[in-house]
Amino acid sequence: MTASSKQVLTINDKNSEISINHQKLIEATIETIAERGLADTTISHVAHKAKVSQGYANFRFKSKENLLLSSLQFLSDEYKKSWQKIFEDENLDPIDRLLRIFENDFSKKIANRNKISVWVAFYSEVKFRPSYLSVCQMQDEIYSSQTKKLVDQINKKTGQRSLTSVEISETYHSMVDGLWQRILFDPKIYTNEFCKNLIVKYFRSIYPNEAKFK
Amino acid sequence: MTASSKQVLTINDKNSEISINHQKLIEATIETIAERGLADTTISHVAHKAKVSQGYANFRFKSKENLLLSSLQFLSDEYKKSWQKIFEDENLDPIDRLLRIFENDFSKKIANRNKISVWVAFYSEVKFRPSYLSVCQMQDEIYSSQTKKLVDQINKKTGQRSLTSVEISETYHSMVDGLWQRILFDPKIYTNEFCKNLIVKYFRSIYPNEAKFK
DNA sequence: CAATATTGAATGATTATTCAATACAAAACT
DNA sequence: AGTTTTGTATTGAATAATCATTCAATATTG
Repeated sequence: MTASSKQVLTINDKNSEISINHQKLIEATIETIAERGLADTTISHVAHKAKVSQGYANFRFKSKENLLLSSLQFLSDEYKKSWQKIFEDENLDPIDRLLRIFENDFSKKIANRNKISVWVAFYSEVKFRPSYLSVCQMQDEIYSSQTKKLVDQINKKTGQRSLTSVEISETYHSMVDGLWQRILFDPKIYTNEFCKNLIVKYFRSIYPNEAKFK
Repeated sequence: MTASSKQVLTINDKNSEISINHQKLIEATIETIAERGLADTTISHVAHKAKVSQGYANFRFKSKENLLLSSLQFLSDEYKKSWQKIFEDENLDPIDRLLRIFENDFSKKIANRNKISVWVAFYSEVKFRPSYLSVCQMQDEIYSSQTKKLVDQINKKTGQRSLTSVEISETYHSMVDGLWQRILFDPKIYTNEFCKNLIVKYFRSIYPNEAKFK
């Protein structure tokens, strides 16, 4: 979670997109949003957490807006990489792939309180900031269409006929969004295991003959 | 949606909890949040929309914080009344009651973009504002426990055994939260009818022999 | 000694909040 | 009926606090 704090090697921007301070600031932004909420996240708080000066934080990212956007981008990329790997893994049969997909969606790395706080904070503003929207939207569409295709394969294989692949995949996405939100609110009931269990049972009720959902 | 705009009769606070301006300001707050987002909602915007002076808006509610809280309270009460009526209706058998519950959750009055925007905005801050939390939490618990009881009855009646009432009702709530969020993002796909349809199909897969879910 | 990285104090914009001044309505008094 | 008085409702300009942003000065590195 924490980047190495000593700046032994300072990587220049011209050589590498990501310098140590760049990453430190993004992580500090995510933690600050998780601790104080987006409304209460100031450059000063973030800079303090990242142990750089306020002026530097602004200088480094040109604007607060841009720092926030970069942090969202970072989360978004991290998430995307995690599911892309699963879709690209040729060795998985459809059902295993689906299992892996929702294991990933409720893994500690993805579905923890810090990161969900940040997602929820940005989601609530997405409607009003075109720049946030463009970070999320494309991703979301790819993820949706991939999931739909996957469900199609499973439907074919199992002979499931009462629900379309769009219905199943959109229900799945809605459940994930809703469950993430509830992890935040009511973490006593909504542990990651509890959520995964709900998802398995959902698929079990749709594909009652699939042994892997037992 | 709009209160009568002429202030022909001015009701005093001492006589009636809710004066015209009070309600006008709450409605203006909700609309402003829906239009500009919570982060961009200033007293000045709200006052302008409610056609009162900025100073008055603040005076009337003592603080911006209090105005926001009152608006959340208003939405919360409105929602609560709508589902309470359904739970209290003695003439409904369990399945009909459940049908009514989710019809209500996706009715135009409850699940429209204005109101969902406001819910999402507040949800994202709830974790950091104890006052917001206390407005939502109690409600949520009552709604949850009522739903759970209802599902229990249906499970008994139908002999459904593979899922517990907690699992079904929590899945339902998560789906509603998630679907509301998606109505906001992707209103082309996620119409109220589409959402209701997904919910019906969810229940159909759990209670396959219940004719009312066909 | 450059050249670059980083600081931190000053600036300016935004915005909640306050409050003296004014408008308004109803009651009291010619 | 019209005028004055009184109490309340509402205004809008002034205040003060918070923050993003800037930038000249300083530190660090090579």
